Amino acid sequence: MTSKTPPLSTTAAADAYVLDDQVGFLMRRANQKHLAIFAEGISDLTPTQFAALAKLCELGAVSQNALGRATSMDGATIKGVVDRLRLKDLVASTPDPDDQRRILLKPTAAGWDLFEAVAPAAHQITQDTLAPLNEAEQTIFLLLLQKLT
Amino acid sequence: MTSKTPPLSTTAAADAYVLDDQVGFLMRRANQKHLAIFAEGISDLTPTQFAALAKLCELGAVSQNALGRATSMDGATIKGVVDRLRLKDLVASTPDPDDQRRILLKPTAAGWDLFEAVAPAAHQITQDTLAPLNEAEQTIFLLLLQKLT
DNA sequence: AATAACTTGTGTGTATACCAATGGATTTTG
DNA sequence: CAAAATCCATTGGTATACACACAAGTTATT
Repeated sequence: MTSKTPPLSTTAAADAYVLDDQVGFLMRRANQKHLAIFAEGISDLTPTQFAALAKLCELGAVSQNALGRATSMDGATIKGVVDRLRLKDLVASTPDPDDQRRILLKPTAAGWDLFEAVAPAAHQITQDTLAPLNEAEQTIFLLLLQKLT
Repeated sequence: MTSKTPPLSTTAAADAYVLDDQVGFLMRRANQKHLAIFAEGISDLTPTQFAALAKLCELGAVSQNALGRATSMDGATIKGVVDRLRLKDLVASTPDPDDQRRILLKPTAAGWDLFEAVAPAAHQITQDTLAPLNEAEQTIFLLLLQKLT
C-alpha cells in the first residue's frame, strides 16, 4: 500500500489541478461512453461514417470538402471516411462538370436504405446517451453544448 | 443557389434525423473547439499526454495499466502515450519488485517541472473552453457532464 | 499443489483527426 | 488580361483510440 499522507511540499499549481474536474477530461469521458453506446446500437457504421452519410442524405449532392465542412471534418479526415463509405458502396462520386477540382458525392440506393434503416437506432442512441439526465437536464445540456461551439 | 423546397417524399426517419441536433455530433464539435484551445495554450504536450502526466503527478507511482484506468485510456492507448512521455524524458519507468508483470511509472524531475510550469495554462484552457457560458451555466454543464459518465 | 481465471504489457489492425505540403483549378485583384 | 489569392483533393506524418490476440506473471479455486 502506498502512503496516503499529504505531500509535505506541493506547489499551488499542482495542488489545485485535479484532472477529474477539467472540462476536457469530462468531455472525453462522456464522449467515450457515447461511442460505446453507438457501437452497441449500430455496428454497420462508425459514428463518423454515419454522420457523413446522414449529412449527405440531408444535403443531397455536395463536394467532398463541402461535406467535410458540414460535418466538421478536416479535408484529410473526410477523405478517409468517404473512401470507406465508397468501399461499402454507400456513397457514389462523380466529377463536378462545373468545377474540375470537385468530386460530387451522392448516397447510393444502398446508402439511402441503410441510413433509413438505422436512423431509428441512431435516435435511440441519442436517447440512451442522455438517459442519465431527466428531460429538463437534457434540454439544458444540449443548449449549453451548442453554446460552446 | 440550391432548391429550398421541401422534399416531395421523405421517410419519417430521414426527415426526423438532423445531425446537428444529435448529442454525439455536438460533443464532438465542443471537444474539437476545446482541443484547438488546448493546442493554442500548451504546445509542449498533447491534451492526452498532459492528462497522463498530471495524473501521474497526482498519484505518484503507479503501473502503466493503472495509469490508463485513472485516465480512462485503453491499455494500447496508454502505452503509446507513456512511450512518448518517456521519449521526452518526462516519465521514468522501473520494474515493480512486487509484481514482475508491472512497470512502475514516475514523473521525472523534468516531468514535475513541466507539469507545474504549464498547470496555470491548463487552468486557463479550462476557463477559455467554458468562456461562452456564464458562471451558473458552467457549474451546471460540468455537473451534467459528470452525470453522463 | 495443480488448474483455472485473471492481470499486465505488448503487438497488430482499423479508424478517426489534424497539420503541412503539393499540384491543379478557379476566383479575385490589380 | 495577368498575377495573386483561394479552393480542392490528395499525400505523408504524428497522435489518439479501441478491438483483438498473445505470452508471461499472479491470484483464485478446487
